[in-house]
Amino acid sequence: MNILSEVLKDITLRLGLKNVEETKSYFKTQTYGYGGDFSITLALKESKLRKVPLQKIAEEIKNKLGGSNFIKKIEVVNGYVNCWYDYERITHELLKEVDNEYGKSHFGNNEKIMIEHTSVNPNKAIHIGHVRNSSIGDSLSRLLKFAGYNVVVTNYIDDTGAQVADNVVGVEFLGLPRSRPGTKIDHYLGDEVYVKVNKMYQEDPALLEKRRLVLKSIEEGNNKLAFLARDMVLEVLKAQLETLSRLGVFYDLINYESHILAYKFWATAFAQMKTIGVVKLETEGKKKGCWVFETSSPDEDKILVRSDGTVVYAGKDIAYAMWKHGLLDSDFRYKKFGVQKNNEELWTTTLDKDAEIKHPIFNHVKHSISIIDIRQSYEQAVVKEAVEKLGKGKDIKYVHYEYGVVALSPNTAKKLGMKETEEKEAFQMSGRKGIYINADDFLGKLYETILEETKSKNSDLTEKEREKVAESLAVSTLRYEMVRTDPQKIIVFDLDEALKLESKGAVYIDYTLSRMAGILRNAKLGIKNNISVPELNDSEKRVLFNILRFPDVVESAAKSLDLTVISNFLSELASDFNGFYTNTTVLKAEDSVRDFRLWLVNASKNTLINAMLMLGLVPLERM
RNA sequence: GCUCCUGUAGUUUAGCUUGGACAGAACGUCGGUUUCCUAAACCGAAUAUCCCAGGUUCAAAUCCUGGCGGGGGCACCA
Repeated sequence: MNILSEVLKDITLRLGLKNVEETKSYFKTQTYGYGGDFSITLALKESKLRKVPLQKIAEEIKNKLGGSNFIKKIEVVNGYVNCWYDYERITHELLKEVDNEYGKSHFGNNEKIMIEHTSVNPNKAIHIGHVRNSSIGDSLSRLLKFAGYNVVVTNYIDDTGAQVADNVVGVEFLGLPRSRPGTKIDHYLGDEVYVKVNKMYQEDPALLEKRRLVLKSIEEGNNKLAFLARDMVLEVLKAQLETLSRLGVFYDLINYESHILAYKFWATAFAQMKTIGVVKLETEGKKKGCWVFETSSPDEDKILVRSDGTVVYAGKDIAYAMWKHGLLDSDFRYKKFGVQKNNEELWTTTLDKDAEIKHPIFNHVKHSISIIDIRQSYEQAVVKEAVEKLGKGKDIKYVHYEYGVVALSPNTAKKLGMKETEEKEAFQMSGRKGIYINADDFLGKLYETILEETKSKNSDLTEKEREKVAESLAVSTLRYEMVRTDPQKIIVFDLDEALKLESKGAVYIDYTLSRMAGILRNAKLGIKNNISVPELNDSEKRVLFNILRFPDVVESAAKSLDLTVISNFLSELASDFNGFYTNTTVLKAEDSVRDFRLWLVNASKNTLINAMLMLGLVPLERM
């Protein structure tokens, strides 16, 4: 039973409101110093509508709510109807509810939903901007799984682009070494080859001819340059996945852009678009000879096929989106890529003949979410419009989940060798220019900082345990910072600030968990089934309040795809638990009270861990 | 030029969807708490023209209009 939703249903009924949604709009939990666990603001609206004095309506509402199941006390102040929960009664219910599955719901009805995230060019190492993408995507997929969806996660690899070609140019035509022993391949190729080649293009534009040659060879396939490109892509991809795995980010399927072409998905998609007439061939003007997609605003028609007959990026993206939603007649072939650290199989599309006959059905979803940064909004709007038109009548929803980039503070940009750092407030990272913060490097720095800190905390951990703590906290800190703020806002990253380890971040949350675990460890007693509920103090009530609302928090986060709902919840639960911890003794309380408090600690722990896992934070029971 | 996003304490921010009670935190600053389950914690103090101006409303950080500041997008690039 979801107690909060029972309370809402009851109030809806008693006040004669349309539905729970309406009730929620009058339901405020911010009560400042006026007391109460929540208040109902209905009287403020009604008073105006019915032209009846505020106080009178509020009293009426108070009377209607009298005797509600989980409500103990009601007071009217300034037209607000403030309610106090009957925590003793609620606790009796929660005793049955809270186990280590607490908060999981069937909200998603097991509906299949596809999330695409990461999708980094396979020619360089992951930087912190990419980490924002992967953290959002992975957390979202964890959240939706927890909320009862059947989630398929894909990572789309652009293996036919200029960036990959640049590395091939460097190795094949400029004599740069293919790798450097002791350096991770994605770091080497991204930091050195890619940057160097782009510098050389500027000095000698004739070199760009080589890139065109490589791109053409890759597209034709089955030749030396194409094989070299394919091998380098795979090596870099594996190196990137190592970083992501360290961050606790996993996938179900790797898709290659080249396969969209090889399987002629683009040709099929193009034919279908011609049939329903959403593309037309321009016969005059600037776009003469191009096939354009007619968007809802006429002057913004988007070129999909160039006058030389080649397809632009958006075209391939539309074909990919059609595959996702099952709008193409054919499918890829698949093979296993390997088992990931979470013990789940990762699959990949393949051109090989040795593809697996039996494989999961990845696509045919009604609902897909693509995590792609805000700079591609226009492109994505075209893809969305196209795929939803093509799937007309099939209830298809294509969501572009956009987020702001991670930019560098002037200070950090300067450190990385960027000139002219005076004028702007934030600087976009540039892989091409070599101005960015590598995820591996930054995690390493975080790790060192935290390890140092761990030593000074005179805990009785062994060296090995300390290293595990530092690693877990480094990962948790980075991931938490990436999802705790409004995704629309850019993150201005300052290296020095980031290493200062703000309190109330992931470290604070893990520390709180360690305190919970510590109590339970020291108790050496199991959690009893038969617990009598004593009179509760305020800090116990506050902790209960958080536990009580957790299922609703999960549901509203899932409904609005809003991860900050979870991060705010984590921070509040942790803070309230620390309040409880400092002013309420558990182990030294008298027996019956102790049993109840042990249950409360355990319930808090289950709730905290489940919320942490949704955001990919690593739970630590000792630190 | 057209267009999208954004603007809340010194700093990072919650609240804006659905207008309502003194705008909620955290960092930093200052002061306090350790014979007691981990002080990576807790408690207290100071700190906010909610970018500006108009409008709607009994009521605006929240909705509308206009400005200003910041960021992005507007390719036969990916």
